[in-house]
Amino acid sequence: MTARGQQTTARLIGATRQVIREAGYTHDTTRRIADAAGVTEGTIYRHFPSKRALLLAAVMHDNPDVVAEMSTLPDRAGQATPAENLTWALQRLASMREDILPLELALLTEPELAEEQQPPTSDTATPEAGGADGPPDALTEYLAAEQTLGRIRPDIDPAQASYLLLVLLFGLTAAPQARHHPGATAGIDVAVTLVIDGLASPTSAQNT
Amino acid sequence: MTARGQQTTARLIGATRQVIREAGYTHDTTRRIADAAGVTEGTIYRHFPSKRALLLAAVMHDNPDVVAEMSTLPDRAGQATPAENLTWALQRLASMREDILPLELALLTEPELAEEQQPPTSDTATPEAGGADGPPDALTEYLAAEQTLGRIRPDIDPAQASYLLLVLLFGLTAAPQARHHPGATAGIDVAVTLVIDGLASPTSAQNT
Amino acid sequence: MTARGQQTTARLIGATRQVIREAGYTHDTTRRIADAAGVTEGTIYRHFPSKRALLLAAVMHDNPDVVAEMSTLPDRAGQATPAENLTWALQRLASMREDILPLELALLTEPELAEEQQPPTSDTATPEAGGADGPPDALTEYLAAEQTLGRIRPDIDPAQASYLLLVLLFGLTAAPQARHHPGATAGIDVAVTLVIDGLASPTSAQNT
Amino acid sequence: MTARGQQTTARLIGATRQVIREAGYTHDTTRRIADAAGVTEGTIYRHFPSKRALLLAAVMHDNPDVVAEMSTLPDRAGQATPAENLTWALQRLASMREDILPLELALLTEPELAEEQQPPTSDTATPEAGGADGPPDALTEYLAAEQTLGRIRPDIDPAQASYLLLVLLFGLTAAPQARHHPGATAGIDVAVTLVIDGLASPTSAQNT
DNA sequence: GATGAATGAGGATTCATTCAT
DNA sequence: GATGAATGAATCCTCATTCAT
Repeated sequence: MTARGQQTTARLIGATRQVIREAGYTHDTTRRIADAAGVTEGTIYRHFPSKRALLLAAVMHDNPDVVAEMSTLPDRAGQATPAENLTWALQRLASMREDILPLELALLTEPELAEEQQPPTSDTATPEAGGADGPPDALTEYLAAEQTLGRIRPDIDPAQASYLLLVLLFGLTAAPQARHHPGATAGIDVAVTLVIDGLASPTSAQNT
Repeated sequence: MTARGQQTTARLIGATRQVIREAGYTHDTTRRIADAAGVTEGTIYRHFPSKRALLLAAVMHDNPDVVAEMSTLPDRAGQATPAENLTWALQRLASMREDILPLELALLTEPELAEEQQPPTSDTATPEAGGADGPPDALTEYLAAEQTLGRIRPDIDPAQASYLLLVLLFGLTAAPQARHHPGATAGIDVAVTLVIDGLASPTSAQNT
Repeated sequence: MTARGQQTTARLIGATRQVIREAGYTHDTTRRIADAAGVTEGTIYRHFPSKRALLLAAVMHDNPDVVAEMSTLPDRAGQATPAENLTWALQRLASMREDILPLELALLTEPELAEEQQPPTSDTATPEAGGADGPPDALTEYLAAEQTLGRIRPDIDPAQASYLLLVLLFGLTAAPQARHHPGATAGIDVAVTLVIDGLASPTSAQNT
Repeated sequence: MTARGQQTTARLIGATRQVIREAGYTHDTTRRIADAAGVTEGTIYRHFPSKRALLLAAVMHDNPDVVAEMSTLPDRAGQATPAENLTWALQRLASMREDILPLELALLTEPELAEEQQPPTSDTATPEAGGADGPPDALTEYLAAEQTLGRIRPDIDPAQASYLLLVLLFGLTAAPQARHHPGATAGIDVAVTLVIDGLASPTSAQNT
């Protein structure tokens, strides 16, 4: 593919994310995407076999910077406080999610989307090099490291805790309640504090 | 409205939920809804001014049983353990969410839906009598009660904690990760335990 | 279906035949059909599940008059001459073919068309009552009857001969040569005469 | 035109025939033709002014071997039997038709195709050298020769008979009935026999 | 001579909505 | 109160064709 072609492919992916972000998945039509990318509809199909494939490419193509940054999280174990570290990590991830969220929702709304295979026409294989599954694993590793240092309870499963935090993040960014409930704006730092310290009164032992 | 008319209205709402549950929001067409309700498409517009209004009526129309049940939560304060009570509450709510989730996602995907006002043609206004905002408030009240009893930390905001738990529940039921991650099936009880006890090592004081 | 609906179905079938006849199969678009029928494109899909189904319905819906008339052919055995009878039959069939020919060609050009099943939305089952396979069988029966009467060679297979005549008819109406070749306009009667008498010189015995 | 250019022209014609043969006229797109020819779509328009012109060039470009062979037919007059000779000729032609048939059907389906004039960009005019109109004339000449020898009825017009046979051949290879009717597989030899001997009982004189 | 990118007109099909009956 | 027919705008996608490189 020539340079011009690659540029168009990239522009199409960018346009897709933009349209979905601004107009929502239901209003994300090929015409709008083409308009936003400054090309005609036909051009889409020179670069992607179908709209689904384009959508998928747009989802897959997340923010590589954040992913890279996140891989440094385990190294922070022992520095600052777990609360600070986790708040930082979740905030970084949240900034990325803001971008992908509508696409994730699209996947949820139309599950058969995920059954697609190859994204663009040619190879855009962008395997999450290194950290295997990316952020989730970085989080798990960080928690395990803190556990070794004695700053995180020894009796929890780092993987489960990591999953809990990510699911919480998803809820915080996506939940419909987020708009009407008091405390919603409090956001990530409050949530992290609560999860770190737990709800149970420290004096009572029979809680769990 | 005659009895027959009300019955049809109810059948349309039920059909809408059923279709969305079975086929997903994107495949939820007026034709399918009408078929499922055993009427013709035209009939929909005798009961609702638009498809959007029907959708909204379907979202609003929660499961009254669960809502009622949930209002008894505050009375459980002091009985069993907070972990058991919260697990019970969240599991009840989860069973309800399974029903509404796709509709909530629809709202997320097509935000302008939420801007709709008048539900059906006539009054189907089913205001959340009594408990104001329903489950969220019940949860907040319960946590406050436990706080009074000293079984929940005194330094947390019950409303924020309630919000945290609901958002967590949303994530657990909706998050895409929920399908591929280890511990996903562990589910609500594990999450509640982690949140109750907190991640921080109880011996270390400098956590937060 | 109401009377209005049936009328529209019929008009759609008629419009399809007209468009194909006038513009050819390749130019036979849903828009043109809809225009010719005086409806909008969407209406087509209220009456037929797909364009293919409409095409097929149009093919199947041949001229019932001719089919009926043809069934009287066997009764003519012994009257007039075989040449006259066959010329009459083939001419009647040709008038019908003029109508169906473009549709038959469409089937030839796009063979997968024939794989369709149910024509319209509801029952338009127009089983070729009586004569089983219609004209072909009538022709075969006629030839067999004439054979019994000794006016047709005893050593030929009536079914094969019937097939030969129909295939010849198809060629006469469809063959590209038909437009540029001398004698093309001579048409059916000449062809029938030739086939009746055979090409071989009656005096020579070693022909076959 | 360079040697490379001529080769590409030839490959494009070959690719067109191949695609139409394998996929049918309706699925014969410039993309497919280009792929089959091992070039890009743009290249087509360096060799032909339009797709129609390419199609036409492909139709015109008959199988020269068969055409040449066919020109020897008149020389066979008097040898073997007329039935054998005609069967041989029609079978040879049938093998050629298998190739051109889909293209002929394309011409029938899209009549304006035939109105095209200039074949390729440069001269690819391959006029049927010698035998005027090719096979049809060879057949006519043969029949006339046999007539002179007394092996074919003196009272028939060789041109009409030749036309009859070719039209019959077209029907045999193209007719839709050819797939469902008994005797269809019998094919050319049976048809030739029937036409040679005629359907009429030789004893009855009042047939025609 | 050939490529690969882009075009734009059009194709079949879907669907929320309206309206005569 | 409900039906069934019809609408028309919009959707994804295809394809012959053009053009800069």
